Amino acid sequence: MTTEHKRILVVDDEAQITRVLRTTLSAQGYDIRVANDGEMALELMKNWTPHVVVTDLAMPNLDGVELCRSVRKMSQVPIIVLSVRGQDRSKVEALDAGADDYVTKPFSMNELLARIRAQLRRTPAIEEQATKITAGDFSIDLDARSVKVTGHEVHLTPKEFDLLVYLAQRPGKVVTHRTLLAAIWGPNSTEQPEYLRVFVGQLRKKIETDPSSPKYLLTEPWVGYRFEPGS
Amino acid sequence: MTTEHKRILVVDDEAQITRVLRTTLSAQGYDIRVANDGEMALELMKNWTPHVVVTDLAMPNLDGVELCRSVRKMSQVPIIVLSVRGQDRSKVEALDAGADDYVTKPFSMNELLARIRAQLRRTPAIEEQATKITAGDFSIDLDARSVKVTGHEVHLTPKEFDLLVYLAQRPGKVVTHRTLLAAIWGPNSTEQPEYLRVFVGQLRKKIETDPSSPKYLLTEPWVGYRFEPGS
DNA sequence: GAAGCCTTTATAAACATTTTATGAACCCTT
DNA sequence: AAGGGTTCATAAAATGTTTATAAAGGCTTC
Repeated sequence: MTTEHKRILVVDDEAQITRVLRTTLSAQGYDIRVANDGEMALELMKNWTPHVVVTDLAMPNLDGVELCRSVRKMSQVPIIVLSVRGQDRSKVEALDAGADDYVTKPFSMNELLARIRAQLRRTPAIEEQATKITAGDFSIDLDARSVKVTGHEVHLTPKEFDLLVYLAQRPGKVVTHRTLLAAIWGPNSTEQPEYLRVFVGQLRKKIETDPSSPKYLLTEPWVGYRFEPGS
Repeated sequence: MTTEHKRILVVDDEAQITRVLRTTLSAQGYDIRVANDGEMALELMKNWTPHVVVTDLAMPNLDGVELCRSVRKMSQVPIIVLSVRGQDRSKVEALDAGADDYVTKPFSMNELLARIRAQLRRTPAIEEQATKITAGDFSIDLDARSVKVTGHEVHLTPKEFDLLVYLAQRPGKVVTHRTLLAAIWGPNSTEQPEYLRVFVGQLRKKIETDPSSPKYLLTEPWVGYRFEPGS
């Protein structure tokens, strides 16, 4: 295997920033190219495919959000956006448009380097397809689509099953309504939290000993739900 | 490991002050450079990156507030401003512009030394994984939205959680009311300090051992709040 | 066309936030 | 050192939002 350097595309219109980034990232052994706006970045990417893109949000011609959208049409390359404090809205827009991570300006170079390493690390992260989940009182067979709670088999409808699996794959973590809706009902249903409530209720009736005081499928008010597999 | 001295940049136009600071700080083993105004300070920082900046507010050419703003465009270095009693307005402006702490003139050298040590202590708080914050008695998981204080889990509502996270990401730093309000309630709520008081009170009830004499979430009268993660 | 599943609607209860009010603490003047 | 004015902490009421749940209607599948 050749020890080829990882390629990073830096997109920013402020010379002050690009200069610092070019110097520091080159010193770290990365192969750097700089574009001064989104259009230039897209042009560059036709002949040179970077491993990571680091882009500012506010730019002439084609801003960071639009750049994310355009890049996503042709590539899965990780994108890290640089956002100014208070620019929360475009930050979220950029993430929705396909960005993978963000760093708030002013940022320490160490932080940016850490984020870049993190993105490079996860690139070859091809998900192991686990066919069985066993956690606490739960035993879920993704192939057979069967669920056992404390050894007892329960029958779930397709959406109920998907919901439980999604949560069970992230035990202890709060999953927001939007995320759950996008994952189970698709990205066009993120504004229908009622679906979620109905199905959480039905799931509880099937998996909880006492559905009125759940111990597995917990509500995180105003935020989402959390799955605790039990002892 | 080399026992390199920590570098401190002192910015003040009064020779009387800079002389004292240079002498005392050098005697403490710090590496000192002095600039007589903001422009000189910025020039110096191009080739010499200090670990802490100590700056006066009133200065010719480029005053302390502007200096904070300029420094923040390129660096996260902790800034301590020296403010004269009664100069409250510029003090708060400086904090909003990116300063981390302030000392009121006339000040005791011991106090300044303590503040400098505090800022140096918190510098290496750069999070590799932005998903977890561990500091002192606190352990915050941004993904799971869970908070533990001295190993004890506490439940926080969304605004309480956001508030704590914002402060915990800037331990030891004075955050002004306006900044906090803009960050948690949005830029249209910067004139409602009541929100802040109510939620700070609720947070204290949940995280402090003795909410009436807080040790983590400290009031900085007339200015804002400061979070100290504890031992 | 019957059964099962999903979507939609409606409503009461739970919950979080905002607003208001009050006394205490604090800073700055005189 | 005292008083006026401001800010802080706190409780409690008012407001607004979200949640749980039942139930009805529509769709798909066999």
